[in-house]
Amino acid sequence: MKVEKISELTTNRLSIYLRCLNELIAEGAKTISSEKLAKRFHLNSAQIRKDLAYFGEFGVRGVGYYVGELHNHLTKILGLEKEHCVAIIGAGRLGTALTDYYGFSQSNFTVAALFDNDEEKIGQKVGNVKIFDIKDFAKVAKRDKIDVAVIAVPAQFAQSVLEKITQAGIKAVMNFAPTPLRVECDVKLKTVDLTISLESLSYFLAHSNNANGKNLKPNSTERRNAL
Amino acid sequence: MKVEKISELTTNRLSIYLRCLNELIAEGAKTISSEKLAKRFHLNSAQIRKDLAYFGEFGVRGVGYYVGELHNHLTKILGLEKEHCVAIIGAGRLGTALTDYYGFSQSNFTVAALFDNDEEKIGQKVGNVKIFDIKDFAKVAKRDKIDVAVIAVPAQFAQSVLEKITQAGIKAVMNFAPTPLRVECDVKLKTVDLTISLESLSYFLAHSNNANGKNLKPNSTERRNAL
DNA sequence: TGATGTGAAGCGGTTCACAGCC
DNA sequence: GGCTGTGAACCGCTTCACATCA
Repeated sequence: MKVEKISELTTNRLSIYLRCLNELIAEGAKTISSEKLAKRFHLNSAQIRKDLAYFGEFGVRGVGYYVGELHNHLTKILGLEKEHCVAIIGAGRLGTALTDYYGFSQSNFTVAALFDNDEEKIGQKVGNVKIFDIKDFAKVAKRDKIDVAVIAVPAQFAQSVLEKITQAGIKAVMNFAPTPLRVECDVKLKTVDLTISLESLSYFLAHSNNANGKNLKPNSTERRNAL
Repeated sequence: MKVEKISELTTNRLSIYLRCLNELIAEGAKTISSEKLAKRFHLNSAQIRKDLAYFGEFGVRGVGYYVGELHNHLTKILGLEKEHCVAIIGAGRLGTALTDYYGFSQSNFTVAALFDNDEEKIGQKVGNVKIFDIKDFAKVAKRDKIDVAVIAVPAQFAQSVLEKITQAGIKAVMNFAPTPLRVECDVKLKTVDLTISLESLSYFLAHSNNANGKNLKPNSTERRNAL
């Protein structure tokens, strides 16, 4: 086990490995080799071993990895053993859709509060989740122990919302506004930019007509995107 | 101008440049140098020049790039000058939220149809967009000239939905189900995996406690994520 | 002079291949 | 024998630095 900087590409793959293990556990598998794991889920065995080796020697030579044990390790490494409390800013279509997104609860995230600046919405509820005035963000965030914020407001408001969030001491933010945001470097910002993804599809469509059927091996970045 | 394979990282940045140009146009700027563009939007000037040079010699030495002209070039390159018709499969919270996502229309995408397998929903409308039976996908897709599909169904149905989509001849698919999908290589699949993004935030939170304030230069992958 | 376009260097991540251990 | 953990080779993307041209 090394104490080097772990690439985000590695941690992203840990999430994927965790999913694979869930499937294997459901089937009752006890051990799995990196080779078998790779074959089955279309991954690379050397990469699996290398990714895991950053965090410890979880495998047993000649045997492979113990499925349940490895699952526990990954859960721990990803910090998924303790609950995270999420605030969603923007109670529009997207914000409310995210509020009962199943994936949150699956990863031990709980949506604790919604925020908006629209008088009409404030005080309403989406499922069990109340909509608060964005002005009260810091107060509510502290009270409800929010540690993750999701920005689901129009692009032009995103930067100021982000500043409010960071001033309240939140260190992890997911942004859905299609605009680049600036943060201090002790805050983790993940931007999910649907516009870029869409335009990437558009580019593909505009340039694939000529390449009829003929196709190349996807490069590593493309594999990353396809997951 | 070269005829090599263009990396998706490059085309993603073209989307970003296009946004920057929109802002500059709104301000009435006529020309911009790669250096100024980079400074202002926190990009790298050499990279801008290299990205653009893949597609032509758009710049003028000693001057820079003509803003309006470059905007037109990028729009053309990204295939955004012609409308794309989108079908969204899954008329749940996410699917309906996406249906009137502003970003679609901004990039010249029009949501033409929703699909579901729930009898209750079929025949209903979300805004102007009708919900069809997924069984009729091929027929409706052909009639409405759908060229992009969005998968917004639970993970366990995603693969079979994808197959239905590709059998109907759709070549560009955006997937929101948190599961890796397999496609033939002439189909472009972009997966937006919120679970991975969330768990990446969780990892950061679990490992940042010790790194109090102390921080490192983000690497290129992280910059990519932050956009 | 000033800014582009581009070969070359640098850097990070992936894959190979094998020594080491069960 | 089988599989892990890992140094080394490889590959692709980014950044530098400068020849080139308006």
